[in-house]
Amino acid sequence: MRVYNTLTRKKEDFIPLDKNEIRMYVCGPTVYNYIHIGNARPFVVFDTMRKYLEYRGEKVCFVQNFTDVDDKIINRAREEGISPYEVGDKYIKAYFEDVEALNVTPATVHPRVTETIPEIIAFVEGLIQNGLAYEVDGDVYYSARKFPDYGKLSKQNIEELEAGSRVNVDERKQDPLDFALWKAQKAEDEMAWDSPWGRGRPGWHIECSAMSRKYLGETIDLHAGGQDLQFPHHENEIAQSEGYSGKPFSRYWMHNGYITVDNEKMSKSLGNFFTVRDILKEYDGEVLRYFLLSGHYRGPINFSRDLMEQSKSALERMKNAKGNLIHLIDTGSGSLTTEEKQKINGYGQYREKFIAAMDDDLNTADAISAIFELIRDINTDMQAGASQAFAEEALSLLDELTGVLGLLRKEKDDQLDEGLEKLIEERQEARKRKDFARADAIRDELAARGITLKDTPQGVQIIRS
RNA sequence: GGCGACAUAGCCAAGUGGUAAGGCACAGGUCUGCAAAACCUUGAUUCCCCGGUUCAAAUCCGGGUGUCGCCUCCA
Repeated sequence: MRVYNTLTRKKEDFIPLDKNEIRMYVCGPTVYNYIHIGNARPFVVFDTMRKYLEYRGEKVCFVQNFTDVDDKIINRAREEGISPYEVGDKYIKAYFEDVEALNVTPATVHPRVTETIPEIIAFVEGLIQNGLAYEVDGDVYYSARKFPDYGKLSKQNIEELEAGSRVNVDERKQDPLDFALWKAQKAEDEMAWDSPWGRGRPGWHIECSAMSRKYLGETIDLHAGGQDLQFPHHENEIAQSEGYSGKPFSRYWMHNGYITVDNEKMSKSLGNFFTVRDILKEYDGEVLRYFLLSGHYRGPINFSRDLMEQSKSALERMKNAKGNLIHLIDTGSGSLTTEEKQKINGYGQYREKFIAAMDDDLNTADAISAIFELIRDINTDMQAGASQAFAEEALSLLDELTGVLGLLRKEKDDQLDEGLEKLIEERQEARKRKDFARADAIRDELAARGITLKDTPQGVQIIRS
């Protein structure tokens, strides 16, 4: 697989350090609010990366943190009149609910900052010992300038950074570029822990360095997140982790593009965001997932209702193909004919195209097109009349490919209650005696209850929405 | 000021040297009691503009134009 590495700004062969296990870390949410679809993008994209690697037979250790210590959490706690810990618990729970709807597989480990404090303190102490950090009145800062590679990820020139700085410089910092590793407690209701520098809490960047190190070791294969984390967050992580261990931190860095609304970046600070929850009220999570995967992960993606509708229709086409296959399996019979065997073998080209696309820097858009080409072939071949075995084979391939993208997950196949079954039977009889008025009335009635009936040569197809 | 991304049909979107994938929408047709699904047909002489390199460029180089982002919390 080839991957665009932000470190080198080139596509490179993705070669894990340890052949037996790929170690990847994705920056998770700060849990002070429900996630919005901009947050969801990296979760879906890198979940797809993980699913694909596993599909290719790799073992993946996937770590995604929860930042449950932060100013915004403290503020939220004050607003909601609960403790910061309760805020964290509440939104972590919400995170899992939201992301489940998007068919994101839980990470191997979801560490929380509040559970990593001893490691963070040890990390900060190590940086001080290495002469890269200093303490001032209970705060600890990292001396960015002392880390020679500072700026290597974001390709920022250290002098220009300072020149362009718009931040109000904290007087106590030795240099405007320095960033906090540890913050002294300022108010009673702030989360705080004892440390060699007094009570306080960790800064933002150090958390990820410490959690990554704790679960994945000194050098990991892939670190990923949104493009806006490139600087300063990821740059600072590198400075911390490499300054501490003297070893390379992550071999590959991947950054997804952001989501825009009306061509402006969607963000909590601009207030132009849609939470995943809001979207889920109107659309199935898979529609959002499809939308997020319909373009290349590195490019920007503009969100609009219209595009969600387009995604919904496109996904509908996939679902129909699957539904039609299942219907044939339920109603058909027969084993593979020689001709069908050839067709199934021919479908292998779409698997190859799919893999080639995914291998090329996770080109999900191209991979999706391979699926649609497969669907066209399947539909055409099915229309000509096909055996049950053919449908089983075709469905198996379709499930294989859509599964990697986390689309078309298996639906619970719950039984219709008897009353409904009787109605459907009655409609069939009405149709036989050409009482179409009655037949259509029944169809309308069922439609109102979310059940669509399709009359096919193989009998009635029942679709629940 | 520094760093960077993007510009392909009505809309979305692949394609990064060899003659424009795929999806949505629209129209016509086939099938169907009707509907749905599905299939077939139709759409860019052309890839923001101007130069250049090349037998050959949407793809490479130079110069413009436009849009957006990072440099401050942000996915």
